[in-house]
Amino acid sequence: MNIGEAASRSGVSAKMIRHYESIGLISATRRANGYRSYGPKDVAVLRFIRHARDLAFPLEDIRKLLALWQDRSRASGDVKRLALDHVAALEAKATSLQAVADSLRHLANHCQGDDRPDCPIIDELEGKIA
Amino acid sequence: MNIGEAASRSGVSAKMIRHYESIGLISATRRANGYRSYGPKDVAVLRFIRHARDLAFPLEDIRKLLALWQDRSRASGDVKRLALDHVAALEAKATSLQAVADSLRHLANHCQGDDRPDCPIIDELEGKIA
DNA sequence: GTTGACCCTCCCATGGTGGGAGGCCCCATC
DNA sequence: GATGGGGCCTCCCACCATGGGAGGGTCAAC
Repeated sequence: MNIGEAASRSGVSAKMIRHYESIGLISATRRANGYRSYGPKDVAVLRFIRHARDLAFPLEDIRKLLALWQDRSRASGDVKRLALDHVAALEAKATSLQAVADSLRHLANHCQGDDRPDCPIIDELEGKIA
Repeated sequence: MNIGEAASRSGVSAKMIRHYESIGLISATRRANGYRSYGPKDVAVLRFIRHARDLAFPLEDIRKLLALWQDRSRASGDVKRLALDHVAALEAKATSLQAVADSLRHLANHCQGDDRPDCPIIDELEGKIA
């Protein structure tokens, strides 16, 4: 099948399929006319990638996950370690964003939010407080 | 003062100061030799920007915040609205990241993590389950 | 008068994705 | 057999914010 059909079957855009090929994450055979040609296995790989992206794995992790997937003698411990490292990174980012949101919400709670100019948010940014 | 001193006094890198100027967020006067010249007010502006960045405001929001800051007749409601919108965006992202982390952690909890290849994480990515 | 620290501009990279231009290919329909 | 439309190709640009570095000018101190 051509790239368009592989895209719609896998849920990965044609644009991204070409990009993944350009960074060596996947490969494709070419027809005589230069068109990329894909089979069911390629679609399975693309779906794997999409699911991993849904779990926010960075592409470099996905590269390793693909290798582990295709390694019949893999140790599940390697997969788990990769996953837990990623979970830790996600949680660190989530926690950090939430902390920032909390402190800004705290500031906003003390802002009247009316027509007057006085505003603790501006004061904080200005450095009057912090 | 030159850009280097403005950078160290404000906590904004010289690189970023030049960038902020290039996108029209700030401006700078030039000396005869072409060097940018900054005064205390400029440093205050840079600090304002840095504090806003610490609160993860995007630069386009900061552009508006700077205008509000310098508008003596501003309505604090405008500032508050901007801030609360931003808080909502931050919380949405934090929640989404945490949700992804949770589901991946759940998968990892069911993975033995030993030397055997069987791994529910890989199964999920492969689409065997989902 | 040289050295070293600072400044200048311009380009490139990150990470993942989308948009679009310009051009080729293939099939169907007239 | 010609034409039209949709799909495919490559290559460049954009986002967002930041950092790195090359190649070259400037200034101060020694």
